[in-house]
Amino acid sequence: MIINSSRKWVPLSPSFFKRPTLQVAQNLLGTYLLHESKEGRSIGKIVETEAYLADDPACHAFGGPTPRNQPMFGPPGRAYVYFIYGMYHCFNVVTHQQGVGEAVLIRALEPIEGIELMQKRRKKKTAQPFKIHELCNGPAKLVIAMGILKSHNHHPLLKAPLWLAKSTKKIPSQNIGKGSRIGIQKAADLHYRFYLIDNHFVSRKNK
DNA sequence: AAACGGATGGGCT
DNA sequence: GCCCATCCGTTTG
Repeated sequence: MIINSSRKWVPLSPSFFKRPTLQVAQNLLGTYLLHESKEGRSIGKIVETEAYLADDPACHAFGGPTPRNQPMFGPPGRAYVYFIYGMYHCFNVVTHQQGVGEAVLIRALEPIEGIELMQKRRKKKTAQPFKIHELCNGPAKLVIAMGILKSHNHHPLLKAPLWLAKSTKKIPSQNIGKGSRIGIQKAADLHYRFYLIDNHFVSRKNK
Protein backbone atom coordinates (compact mmCIF):
# COMPACT_ATOMS: atom_id res chain seq x y z
CA MET A 1 0.00 0.00 0.00
CA ILE A 2 1.25 3.45 -0.91
CA ILE A 3 1.56 5.94 1.90
CA ASN A 4 1.16 9.70 2.05
CA SER A 5 2.65 10.34 -1.38
CA SER A 6 -0.56 9.10 -3.03
CA ARG A 7 -2.71 11.48 -1.10
CA LYS A 8 -4.64 14.25 -2.79
CA TRP A 9 -3.86 17.62 -1.28
CA VAL A 10 -6.64 20.08 -2.01
CA PRO A 11 -5.73 23.76 -1.73
CA LEU A 12 -7.80 26.04 0.45
CA SER A 13 -9.92 28.42 -1.62
CA PRO A 14 -9.47 32.22 -1.53
CA SER A 15 -12.85 32.58 0.21
CA PHE A 16 -11.55 30.54 3.17
CA PHE A 17 -9.44 33.51 4.24
CA LYS A 18 -12.02 36.23 3.56
CA ARG A 19 -13.92 35.71 6.79
CA PRO A 20 -13.67 37.06 10.34
CA THR A 21 -10.17 36.41 11.64
CA LEU A 22 -11.26 34.62 14.82
CA GLN A 23 -13.18 32.16 12.67
CA VAL A 24 -10.29 31.61 10.25
CA ALA A 25 -7.90 31.07 13.16
CA GLN A 26 -10.04 28.19 14.41
CA ASN A 27 -10.74 26.75 10.97
CA LEU A 28 -7.03 26.65 10.15
CA LEU A 29 -6.65 23.98 12.84
CA GLY A 30 -6.41 20.62 11.08
CA THR A 31 -5.38 22.09 7.72
CA TYR A 32 -1.99 21.35 6.20
CA LEU A 33 0.98 23.57 5.43
CA LEU A 34 3.08 22.33 2.51
CA HIS A 35 6.45 23.54 1.29
CA GLU A 36 7.94 22.15 -1.90
CA SER A 37 11.54 23.34 -1.93
CA LYS A 38 14.72 22.29 -3.73
CA GLU A 39 15.60 20.20 -0.70
CA GLY A 40 12.31 18.29 -0.86
CA ARG A 41 8.73 18.42 0.34
CA SER A 42 7.75 19.01 3.93
CA ILE A 43 4.21 18.97 5.31
CA GLY A 44 2.78 19.81 8.73
CA LYS A 45 -0.71 19.82 10.18
CA ILE A 46 -1.64 23.08 11.88
CA VAL A 47 -2.46 22.41 15.54
CA GLU A 48 -2.10 25.85 17.17
CA THR A 49 -2.88 29.41 16.00
CA GLU A 50 -3.26 32.94 17.32
CA ALA A 51 -5.50 35.68 15.93
CA TYR A 52 -4.38 39.31 15.62
CA LEU A 53 -7.16 41.82 14.95
CA ALA A 54 -7.18 45.39 13.69
CA ASP A 55 -8.59 46.83 16.94
CA ASP A 56 -6.19 44.77 19.07
CA PRO A 57 -3.20 46.61 20.63
CA ALA A 58 -1.01 43.49 20.33
CA CYS A 59 -1.48 43.39 16.56
CA HIS A 60 1.37 44.65 14.37
CA ALA A 61 -1.19 46.52 12.26
CA PHE A 62 -2.88 48.27 15.23
CA GLY A 63 -1.19 51.60 14.60
CA GLY A 64 -1.88 51.60 10.88
CA PRO A 65 0.26 50.64 7.87
CA THR A 66 4.06 50.66 8.11
CA PRO A 67 6.67 49.11 5.81
CA ARG A 68 6.84 45.97 7.94
CA ASN A 69 3.12 45.21 8.28
CA GLN A 70 2.29 45.93 4.64
CA PRO A 71 1.28 42.31 3.86
CA MET A 72 -1.39 42.44 6.59
CA PHE A 73 -3.19 45.16 4.64
CA GLY A 74 -2.94 43.23 1.38
CA PRO A 75 -5.19 40.47 0.01
CA PRO A 76 -6.27 37.70 2.40
CA GLY A 77 -4.60 34.32 1.86
CA ARG A 78 -1.08 35.62 1.58
CA ALA A 79 1.90 35.13 3.88
CA TYR A 80 3.13 37.68 6.38
CA VAL A 81 6.64 36.72 7.52
CA TYR A 82 8.36 38.98 10.04
CA PHE A 83 11.70 39.05 11.80
CA ILE A 84 11.74 38.87 15.61
CA TYR A 85 14.23 38.86 18.50
CA GLY A 86 17.21 39.45 16.27
CA MET A 87 17.38 35.89 14.94
CA TYR A 88 13.99 34.34 14.21
CA HIS A 89 11.07 34.67 11.87
CA CYS A 90 7.36 34.02 12.42
CA PHE A 91 4.80 33.00 9.80
CA ASN A 92 1.27 34.41 9.53
CA VAL A 93 -1.70 33.99 7.23
CA VAL A 94 -3.39 37.24 6.19
CA THR A 95 -7.15 37.17 6.80
CA HIS A 96 -10.52 38.92 6.65
CA GLN A 97 -10.41 41.77 4.14
CA GLN A 98 -7.92 43.74 2.12
CA GLY A 99 -7.11 47.08 3.76
CA VAL A 100 -8.09 46.00 7.29
CA GLY A 101 -4.82 44.60 8.71
CA GLU A 102 -5.50 41.24 10.37
CA ALA A 103 -3.66 37.91 10.38
CA VAL A 104 -3.29 34.52 12.07
CA LEU A 105 0.04 33.44 13.55
CA ILE A 106 0.84 29.76 13.07
CA ARG A 107 2.29 28.58 16.40
CA ALA A 108 2.69 24.81 16.03
CA LEU A 109 2.56 21.97 13.50
CA GLU A 110 2.31 18.22 13.73
CA PRO A 111 5.02 16.93 11.35
CA ILE A 112 3.44 14.79 8.61
CA GLU A 113 5.98 14.42 5.81
CA GLY A 114 9.65 15.31 5.31
CA ILE A 115 10.53 14.77 8.93
CA GLU A 116 14.17 14.01 8.19
CA LEU A 117 14.38 17.24 6.19
CA MET A 118 12.83 19.18 9.07
CA GLN A 119 15.32 17.61 11.42
CA LYS A 120 18.18 18.52 9.10
CA ARG A 121 17.01 22.14 8.87
CA ARG A 122 16.87 22.37 12.67
CA LYS A 123 19.76 20.03 13.34
CA LYS A 124 21.97 22.35 15.34
CA LYS A 125 19.18 23.12 17.78
CA THR A 126 17.39 19.81 18.10
CA ALA A 127 17.83 18.18 21.47
CA GLN A 128 19.47 14.79 21.81
CA PRO A 129 17.89 12.34 21.88
CA PHE A 130 15.71 13.59 19.03
CA LYS A 131 12.07 14.14 19.96
CA ILE A 132 9.59 14.62 17.12
CA HIS A 133 7.25 16.71 19.25
CA GLU A 134 9.97 19.36 19.66
CA LEU A 135 10.41 19.84 15.90
CA CYS A 136 7.58 22.34 15.22
CA ASN A 137 6.16 23.25 18.66
CA GLY A 138 6.77 27.00 18.43
CA PRO A 139 6.34 29.71 15.79
CA ALA A 140 10.05 30.17 15.05
CA LYS A 141 10.80 26.46 15.23
CA LEU A 142 8.24 25.61 12.55
CA VAL A 143 9.54 28.36 10.30
CA ILE A 144 13.01 26.81 10.45
CA ALA A 145 11.77 23.21 10.11
CA MET A 146 9.58 24.05 7.09
CA GLY A 147 12.28 26.14 5.38
CA ILE A 148 10.14 29.28 5.38
CA LEU A 149 12.14 32.40 4.52
CA LYS A 150 11.63 36.14 4.62
CA SER A 151 11.38 35.94 0.84
CA HIS A 152 8.05 34.13 1.26
CA ASN A 153 6.59 37.37 2.63
CA HIS A 154 3.54 38.29 0.48
CA HIS A 155 3.45 34.83 -1.13
CA PRO A 156 -0.11 33.66 -2.00
CA LEU A 157 -0.76 30.49 0.00
CA LEU A 158 -2.95 28.91 -2.68
CA LYS A 159 -0.16 27.41 -4.77
CA ALA A 160 3.36 25.99 -4.73
CA PRO A 161 5.90 26.26 -3.39
CA LEU A 162 4.28 27.29 -0.10
CA TRP A 163 0.58 26.57 0.32
CA LEU A 164 -2.25 25.40 2.52
CA ALA A 165 -4.43 22.33 1.96
CA LYS A 166 -7.81 21.34 3.33
CA SER A 167 -8.33 19.33 6.47
CA THR A 168 -9.34 15.73 5.92
CA LYS A 169 -11.69 15.75 8.89
CA LYS A 170 -14.12 18.21 10.35
CA ILE A 171 -12.83 19.52 13.69
CA PRO A 172 -15.65 19.63 16.29
CA SER A 173 -15.66 22.88 18.28
CA GLN A 174 -15.33 20.95 21.54
CA ASN A 175 -11.93 19.73 20.32
CA ILE A 176 -10.64 23.33 20.16
CA GLY A 177 -8.95 24.81 23.22
CA LYS A 178 -8.88 28.57 23.73
CA GLY A 179 -6.61 30.74 25.85
CA SER A 180 -4.41 33.79 26.14
CA ARG A 181 -1.81 34.45 23.51
CA ILE A 182 1.78 33.65 24.38
CA GLY A 183 4.64 36.12 24.75
CA ILE A 184 2.66 39.36 24.54
CA GLN A 185 2.10 42.08 27.13
CA LYS A 186 -0.66 44.13 25.50
CA ALA A 187 -4.25 42.84 25.46
CA ALA A 188 -3.15 39.80 27.45
CA ASP A 189 -6.75 39.16 28.55
CA LEU A 190 -7.99 38.35 25.04
CA HIS A 191 -8.42 34.61 24.43
CA TYR A 192 -7.21 34.62 20.86
CA ARG A 193 -5.06 31.48 20.99
CA PHE A 194 -6.58 28.27 19.61
CA TYR A 195 -5.26 24.71 19.62
CA LEU A 196 -6.34 21.11 19.18
CA ILE A 197 -7.07 19.69 22.62
CA ASP A 198 -4.99 16.60 23.44
CA ASN A 199 -2.76 17.08 20.41
CA HIS A 200 0.77 16.15 21.36
CA PHE A 201 2.38 18.83 19.19
CA VAL A 202 0.99 22.11 20.59
CA SER A 203 3.61 24.45 22.03
CA ARG A 204 1.94 24.97 25.40
CA LYS A 205 -1.13 23.97 27.37
CA ASN A 206 -3.27 26.43 29.30
CA LYS A 207 -2.62 26.68 32.99
C1' DA B 1 8.71 22.03 36.66
C1' DA B 2 9.41 26.55 36.53
C1' DA B 3 12.12 30.62 36.30
C1' DC B 4 15.85 33.23 34.28
C1' DG B 5 18.99 35.44 31.21
C1' DG B 6 21.74 35.77 26.98
C1' DA B 7 21.83 35.82 22.03
C1' DT B 8 21.02 39.36 18.41
C1' DG B 9 19.18 42.95 15.15
C1' DG B 10 15.17 45.24 12.75
C1' DG B 11 11.24 48.36 13.72
C1' DC B 12 9.37 52.36 15.31
C1' DT B 13 8.66 56.66 18.62
C1' DG C 1 16.98 53.86 22.72
C1' DC C 2 13.63 50.76 23.91
C1' DC C 3 10.72 47.16 22.41
C1' DC C 4 9.99 42.66 20.66
C1' DA C 5 3.83 37.34 18.54
C1' DT C 6 11.41 33.32 20.60
C1' DC C 7 14.50 29.73 21.80
C1' DC C 8 17.68 27.28 24.61
C1' DG C 9 20.82 26.14 28.20
C1' DT C 10 21.35 26.73 33.02
C1' DT C 11 19.85 27.35 37.58
C1' DT C 12 16.60 26.89 41.25
C1' DG C 13 13.03 24.80 44.14
